[in-house]
Amino acid sequence: MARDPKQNPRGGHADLHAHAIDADAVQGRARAYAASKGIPFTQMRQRVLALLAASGKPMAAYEIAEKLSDARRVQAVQVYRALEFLQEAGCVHRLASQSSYFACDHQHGSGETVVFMVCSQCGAVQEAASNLVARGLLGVAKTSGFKPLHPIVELEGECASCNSQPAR
Amino acid sequence: MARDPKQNPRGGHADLHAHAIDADAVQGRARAYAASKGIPFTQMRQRVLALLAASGKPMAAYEIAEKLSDARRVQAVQVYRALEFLQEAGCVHRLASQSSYFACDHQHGSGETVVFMVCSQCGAVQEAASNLVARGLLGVAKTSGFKPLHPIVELEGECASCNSQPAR
DNA sequence: CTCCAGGGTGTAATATTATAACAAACGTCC
DNA sequence: GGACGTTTGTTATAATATTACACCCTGGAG
Ligand SMILES: [Zn+2]
Ligand SMILES: [Zn+2]
Ligand SMILES: [Zn+2]
Ligand SMILES: [Zn+2]
Repeated sequence: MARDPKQNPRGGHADLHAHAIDADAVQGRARAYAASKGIPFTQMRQRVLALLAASGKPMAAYEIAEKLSDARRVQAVQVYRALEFLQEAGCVHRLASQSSYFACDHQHGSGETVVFMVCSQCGAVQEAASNLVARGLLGVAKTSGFKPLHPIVELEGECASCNSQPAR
Repeated sequence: MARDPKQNPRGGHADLHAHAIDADAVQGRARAYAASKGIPFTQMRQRVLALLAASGKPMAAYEIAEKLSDARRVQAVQVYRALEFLQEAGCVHRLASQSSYFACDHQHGSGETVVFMVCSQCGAVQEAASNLVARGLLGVAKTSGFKPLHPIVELEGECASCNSQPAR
């Protein structure tokens, strides 16, 4: 389960730079989405979101299941169901490059193109919207006669903290 | 194994628009890379590349293994090994959004930022380099103090053919 | 109130994607 | 030919994700 840090950066030097995000705010967004859809913001959904918000870093679904397991074991399928809701609600994103999930700090506009910057050293993710990237994508799509629907933009690299503290 | 087209576009309406790529050219690139590294361009590597080039669409590793199996069964691990080589050689890319692999038509420059346009209908992938996207990524990275190393840019949408022939 | 319908939950099973480990075969250099 | 490093074939296992189904909860119709 727990990955070997030498193999995979996630969990490398623990939660340096891991900035937990505002749990109340993101929970508010989830609750609002649920209300707007007339579906419940159930306890499992709350627990998964709270864990991701507190962690401040991407987590694998099975890792979430394990952390949420206490007396009663939480199965991965339950986590996947909660993640599905949370992604629809825009409160959680999936990192395609790592098949992991993280809580989102932002209230994204509908047409926004967001870049996920993933640190290879510490595993932290920062998000930033970019109009230039959005225009670039529209450009290549137009040139190719392609109708763009959903962009996935991930940037692997080194975050500011890791870059300044090389070996830590 | 074979996915349900209603669930997953890959394999939807077969190989409409699937433009097989120039097998000789891409094989030449692989051979050149192998020579430059002093490692062999073995038969398994050739077979995997030939299949991907002929298919012209992304394939899952296990799908490749199955198609390459004749008298002797080809195991997935053998395919993964070949894919590793082919990706290093720049002849094959991995689609992170689908965990599938496809042969590359282009000779990419070293710093190039390439966009993979994936059609949700027919599964075909087109590639295009974009300076604008590259600049956008550099921009958000700089703003965030992030050192970019490897970008992943995938655009899901509808290709020109599918867009003009909606229900086919 | 009772019944019903739609979701959500808990649980088991299974599918899909990817890697680890190791002995045998191969190729190249000496 | 022999040593050495790589590739292969094979088995096993890890990691990620979905399907199936019985049960439960809740809210509205009658
Ligand atoms: Zn976000
Ligand atoms: Zn970092
Ligand atoms: Zn390419
Ligand atoms: Zn198409």
